[in-house]
Amino acid sequence: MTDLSTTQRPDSPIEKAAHLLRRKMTSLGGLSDSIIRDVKTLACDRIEISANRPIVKENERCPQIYLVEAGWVFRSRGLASGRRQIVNYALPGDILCSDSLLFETSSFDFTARTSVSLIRIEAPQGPELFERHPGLAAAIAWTLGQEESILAERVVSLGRRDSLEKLAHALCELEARLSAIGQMRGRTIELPLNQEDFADILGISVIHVNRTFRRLSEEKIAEYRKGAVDLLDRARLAEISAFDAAYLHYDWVALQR
Amino acid sequence: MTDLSTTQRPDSPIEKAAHLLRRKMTSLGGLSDSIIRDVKTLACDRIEISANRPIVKENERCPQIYLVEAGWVFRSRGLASGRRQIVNYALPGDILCSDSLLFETSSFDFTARTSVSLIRIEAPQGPELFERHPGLAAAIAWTLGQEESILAERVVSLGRRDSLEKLAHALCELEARLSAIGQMRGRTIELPLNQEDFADILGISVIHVNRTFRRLSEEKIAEYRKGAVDLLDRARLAEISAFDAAYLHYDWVALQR
DNA sequence: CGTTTAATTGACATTATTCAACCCGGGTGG
DNA sequence: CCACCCGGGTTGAATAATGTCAATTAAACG
Repeated sequence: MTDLSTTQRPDSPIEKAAHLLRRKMTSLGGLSDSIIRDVKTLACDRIEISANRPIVKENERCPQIYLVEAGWVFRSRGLASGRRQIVNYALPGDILCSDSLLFETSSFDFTARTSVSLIRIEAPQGPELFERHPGLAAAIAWTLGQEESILAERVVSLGRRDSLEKLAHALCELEARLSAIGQMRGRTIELPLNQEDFADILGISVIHVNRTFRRLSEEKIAEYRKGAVDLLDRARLAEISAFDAAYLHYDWVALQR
Repeated sequence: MTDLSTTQRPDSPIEKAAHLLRRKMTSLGGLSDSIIRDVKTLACDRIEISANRPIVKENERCPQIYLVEAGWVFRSRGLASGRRQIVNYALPGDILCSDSLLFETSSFDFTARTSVSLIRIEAPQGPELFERHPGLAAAIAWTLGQEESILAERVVSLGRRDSLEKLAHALCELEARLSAIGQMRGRTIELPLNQEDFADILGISVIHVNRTFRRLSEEKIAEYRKGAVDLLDRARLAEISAFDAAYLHYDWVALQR
């Protein structure tokens, strides 16, 4: 852990992460300063977690929230008979455990997929949060809203799209989310996901992931390789999955283009 | 529409709905009064919507939120080729469009499944909401958190449970949510869902819903009939689906038992 | 009554899973 | 330097789960 109270240079990690967070939240424009201020005041330390380590386990208490500074985090649930479902993944600029100030425990596991650095934010729970830190409260509410929206879209994918549509949709989402934080290089998505991770995100078997990637590759739409996916034909990807980025609520994305 | 400003008797509909809402939110105990006060102050009118009518359509603006007083509301997405996925359903005491004060538009349809009465709440968007109405802000954040958690659980169901487990889990959830608002009579769930609705919630075909109900009925676990499902063996249902109500965050449910 | 809507059933097609084998590149230790 | 091993990744064949189509029944309603 690194004590942050003394390291608040203008481009300190916390400052950068806070701005990454704020950048997504244009619809709360008027609270921007308040958000940054709350984050800076309440951030207490920095935590480094190495790859494939648990961050919070199911039913464990976690009375604080984290702002992801770097790395990929999975939120998942393990079922009997070895099944696993990855519910969501958090990227830099995302808030982790955003519901932990509202509820006692989380019913999911949080795991570091890569090595991860987190900024720990210690805020009061319940009433005080809303009365004394409207900026942070807004950031949490916004994050919950966006997460909720992403999950709703994932429910649609898992419920009513076939494997090709699921994969195409997931790739479009990855591209959009990584673009939003400036982590896309050209048409290549760099990601720490192997095919088993894809399987557990899409709710299909590893082998089927492989076959589905092959279909995409045969049609020169996208190509999987270790640590990356090349998007050869984004238009087709979006078409296959009827992708519409509206659910991510990056209002500024629309403006940017 | 009924004007509410004059009809604030102690047991007025709005008062009852607000208490239903607050009752779920024990973890925000200290804000209880504030929540009720905000709801009462900001509630502007009451809307009645008849069965199978849209309330808000995809991509439509909706700059207010609603508190459900009576009836069932579906939040769903229609896909090409006639597919539909019901993402979630709202019951009395639930907040509708809880993200509409954060985002411009919703990317889902809201439809009244039964005739529905809603209390319309007109609150400021963005900054003002958090600075001037912490009670309502907390209620919204709490609702978003609970919804998010319910959706996460649904992702697990859709991704990694087979049809029997999916149905069993859905029935357990229905029982828990209806109990929470005092709408369970004995072991019977009264609901306005036909088998097609179940199909669109579970992400399977109507016919398969039928077959799955038959399996449950053959084993004397649950029985579907028009407008209701009888739970003959709740223990088995919970066992089949590994149901754990923690994700609903009705902390008081645990205490009550 | 006839008409409509939902539920039910069987036969068959499709999709996805499981199992088993094999490949391939990157360590690791002899 | 090579043999081995290991964690993915890839492939095919057999199987199971679920979907589609088509026809039938049942209940609900004017």
